[in-house]
Amino acid sequence: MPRPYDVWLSEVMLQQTTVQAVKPYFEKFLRLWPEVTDLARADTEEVMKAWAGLGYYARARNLKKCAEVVATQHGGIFPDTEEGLKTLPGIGDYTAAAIAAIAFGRRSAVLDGNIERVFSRLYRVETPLPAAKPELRALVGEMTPEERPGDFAQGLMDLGATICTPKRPACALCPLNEDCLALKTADPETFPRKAAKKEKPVRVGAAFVAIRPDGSVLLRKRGDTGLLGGMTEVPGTEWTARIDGDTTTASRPFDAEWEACGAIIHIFTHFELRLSVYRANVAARFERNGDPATGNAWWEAAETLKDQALPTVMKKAIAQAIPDAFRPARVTKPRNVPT
DNA sequence: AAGTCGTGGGG
DNA sequence: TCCCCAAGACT
Repeated sequence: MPRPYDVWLSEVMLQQTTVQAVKPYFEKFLRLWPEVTDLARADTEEVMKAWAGLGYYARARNLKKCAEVVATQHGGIFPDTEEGLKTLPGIGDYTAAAIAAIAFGRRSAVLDGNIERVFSRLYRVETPLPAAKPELRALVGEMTPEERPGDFAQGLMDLGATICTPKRPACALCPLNEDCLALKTADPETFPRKAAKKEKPVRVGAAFVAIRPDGSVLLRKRGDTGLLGGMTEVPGTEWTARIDGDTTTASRPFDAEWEACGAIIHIFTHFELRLSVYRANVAARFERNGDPATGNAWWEAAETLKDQALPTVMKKAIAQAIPDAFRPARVTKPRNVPT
């Protein structure tokens, strides 16, 4: 059976995230911190840098906290029961059951989005999500075998990911097609039932990219709770419900020759952000380190910008102001040499 | 209980 | 282009 540390790390990364997106991050984390005790000792800022781009940053904060608890209160050994695992930060119903089954062979009822879909179709569950979860978990619990419960769970998840897909499920290939109640009524795609979702509001704001002659950029750190908590950003305004007219003038972090360089649109889970981007070239001696107006900011060299804990929306804003900020270093070799 | 919390890819 | 959503947790 796989190491609990590997299972935990991958399951947390896979929360609401595709396997493809997780792969490089999983490998990077194992390379940087091979054991849970390594992660427990790591600098939180380094963990946030390594997580940057993967999203849902509370996961990274909880990952670090969880590693510390396991290291200091459990002697570096993960609890081997579902209940014990659930007490740890960032481990909820699904992740606790998954680790218990996959890493410890426990007969726990694993219920994720894939298995919700498979079982809501198999039993034609009319209750909409998320209200149907207890019912679905009970059905999964009945079917979960004593032997290899981890493989059972992973098999169901693979079935949901490849055959019993949200749209156009490949029912002809499904090993459960003889028993599927939703297939009998020819409408498997309409399951699981779920409540209608509301539309996304628009928020607007401005971001300010200050550049010294050496190419360094002014950055600052966000508070460690809420949206993009603990991550790095360029100075900017609050993001508010759309207001007509320009509100950025009074919100500029400091006086400079700010030049508008367009806007970016970024879609978060529950709102759309329209961020106006401004750029200013400032003098080399320009000092804003620790300035309250810019929120404990610092100057970051151009070469190390890509290694910061910058969420994707901030990389997009900086790239809007400095188009090649995150491109690979210039190759000095002439490009027009025939080969 | 319903809202908050990212991002990138696919249909 | 737009909409959906992906191995959810926390408040």
